[in-house]
Amino acid sequence: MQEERRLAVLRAIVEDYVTTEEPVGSKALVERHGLGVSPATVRNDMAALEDEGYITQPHTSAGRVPTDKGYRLFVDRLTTVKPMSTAEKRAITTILDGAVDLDDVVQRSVRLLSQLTRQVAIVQYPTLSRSTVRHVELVALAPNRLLLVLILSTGRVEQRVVELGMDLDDEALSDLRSAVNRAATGQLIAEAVAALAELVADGPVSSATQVVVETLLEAMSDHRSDERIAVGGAANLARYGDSFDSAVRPLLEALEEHVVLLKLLGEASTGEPITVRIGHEGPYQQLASTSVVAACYGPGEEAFARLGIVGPTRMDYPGSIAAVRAVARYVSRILDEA
Amino acid sequence: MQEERRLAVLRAIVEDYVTTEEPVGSKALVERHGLGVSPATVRNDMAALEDEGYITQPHTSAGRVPTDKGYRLFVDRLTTVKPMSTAEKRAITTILDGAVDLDDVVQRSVRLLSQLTRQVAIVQYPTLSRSTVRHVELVALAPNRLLLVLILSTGRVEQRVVELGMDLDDEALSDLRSAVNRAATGQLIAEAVAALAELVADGPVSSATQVVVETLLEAMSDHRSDERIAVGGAANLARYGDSFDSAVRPLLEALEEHVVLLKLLGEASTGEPITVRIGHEGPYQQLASTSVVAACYGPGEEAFARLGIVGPTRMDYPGSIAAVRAVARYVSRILDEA
DNA sequence: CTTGGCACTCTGCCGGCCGGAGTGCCAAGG
DNA sequence: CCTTGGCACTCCGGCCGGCAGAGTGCCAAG
Repeated sequence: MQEERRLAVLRAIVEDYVTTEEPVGSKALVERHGLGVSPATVRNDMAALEDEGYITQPHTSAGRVPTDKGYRLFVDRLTTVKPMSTAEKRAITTILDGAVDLDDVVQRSVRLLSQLTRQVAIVQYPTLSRSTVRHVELVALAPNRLLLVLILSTGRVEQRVVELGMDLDDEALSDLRSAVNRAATGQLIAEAVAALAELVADGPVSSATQVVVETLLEAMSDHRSDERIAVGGAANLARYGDSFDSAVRPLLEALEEHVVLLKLLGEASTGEPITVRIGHEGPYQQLASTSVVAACYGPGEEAFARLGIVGPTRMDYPGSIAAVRAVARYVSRILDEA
Repeated sequence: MQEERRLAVLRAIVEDYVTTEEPVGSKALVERHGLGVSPATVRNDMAALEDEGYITQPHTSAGRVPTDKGYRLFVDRLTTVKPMSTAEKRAITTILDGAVDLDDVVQRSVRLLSQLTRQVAIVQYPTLSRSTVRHVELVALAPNRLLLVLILSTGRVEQRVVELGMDLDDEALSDLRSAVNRAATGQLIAEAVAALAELVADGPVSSATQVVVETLLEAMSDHRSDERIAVGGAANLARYGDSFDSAVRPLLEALEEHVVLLKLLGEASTGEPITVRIGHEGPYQQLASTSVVAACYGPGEEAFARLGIVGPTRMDYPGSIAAVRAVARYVSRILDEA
């Protein structure tokens, strides 16, 4: 079947281009891969592939380079799962098992991902919205000042200092503490917000209760932590010094814009375990020559948040996909246990 | 005085080179700066400055470029304090006043510094060692599982989940909680460590107490947070696309190595309010063409931690110094209030 | 000590040339 | 109908020489 061979040619082009970083010609192709045909035949196939838009040539009579459409076909139909090496698996378990808290898990994941893929890694902190309230603690710093600590099931801790505008004795404090915990503990954030709002709406309450509940509500609906992400591995961009203007500069600029990164990660959250966005498929003109490989993670079947890597379209997709998936799975398992 | 004029020439060279990024010649110099002498005179001065090692020429008969020694003289003797514009002052106050907790302060500072200086900014998290224990909270997740929350005066919160290996009823839990707090609250970390150690050494204690105290000790002596830093503004490196290999690549690589960054910040912590390291003055060969401007910050007179910026030797020193100092002061004031 | 003049040097740029790599097409063969 | 060898063609990248411009160093005069 010539159709089959064409796909083989496309795959060979992608693989070669990814490693050599140079347009690949028909002769080099038949030499490096054992396709048992002549360069001329490959040229015909290449012409066909070019007509269909899968590859292109930078200049007349240079080698061919995959287009975004070509990469897309490659990842959709030509990618065989590349299992992680045992060394890589060991790296994942040893690095992640050492984590002491949520922050640590996230930070280690970023480092791990960027090392495994040699690309820029992004890990989103678990969102508040799906987590439940584990505990609310009130600590008296002074008679009229409290430290509020809000502990969530995902391991996030939010803290606020509040001025009460009145003094509170120990008994009142402990009453307030248990009232608040009765309303909030064990509930989803949204439920806790409702219950706390009810608490102050129900009847006349002290100004202390008032301000404490208000601050809690604000801390809960504060979506800052929804938007929090960790980024790492920017040093890997140094490898792409050649295509500085086309690939490195825009990506470097995007890395500062956490909102943009979140959108990149979040896009196409169709139930797929792994999503791959290639080049111009995204909304950002600037990032037309970068790709994103992302996955959801979270305890159990829940998808709390996302993690992934960003790199030039010319990247090792099978390797990146395998690494992202493996890390996402392992992080999920860790969160499961906690 | 010809000596005075020579310094003026050096200053002019530095200023011009920083803005134009190109070697500066004698003619352009007298035109742009109002030194009332002829190019020939300036050439003589330049020859002298070159003999003394303050400037150099990239090629015979190109303009002159400052050496590290030249920059050093510039910052030590020729820099007049450049006051912040009111817009900049306002930016500092509005951005930093919005911070809700310590993490937020640090992150906002990084963003602010990198925006003000258009360089890469680094902020070290306050160290544990000088802070005191504000409160220890124990939350029962299950009869045999506790969540430990360690709250420090700097606003840091450390949390750990512990398996007790036995069940604990409410009363025992509250006893344990008050015992631990009696020992630790209000103490410096080092003192708290000693007091807690004594607590278990003093007599036979339950396995629950044992494991809780051990975990607390570990969390306190865990110097992970000593080494924590926040980095931002890497996008500013994009401006230096030309000198990619000499300046951007090594810096990009160093940014991942937080240990290296810490050392850069920490170096030369001689009581000076602001330290400036220029080019090869540091221990890292790779970073021979980058400079660091750093300052200490912390509540009151205490220097808890450091913050600063990193950039190419060819940077705007007066501006950077002013920005770093202003941010350090304001952050200190905020920590003072908290 | 300063200044104008002058010869010198080096870089950066432009245009032309050439070799190499790779293609597209064609005609022959299975 | 597909494959293959041959061949002419195109285009990039590197190399060379010449040229203008910028800047210097030196010298002699003020």
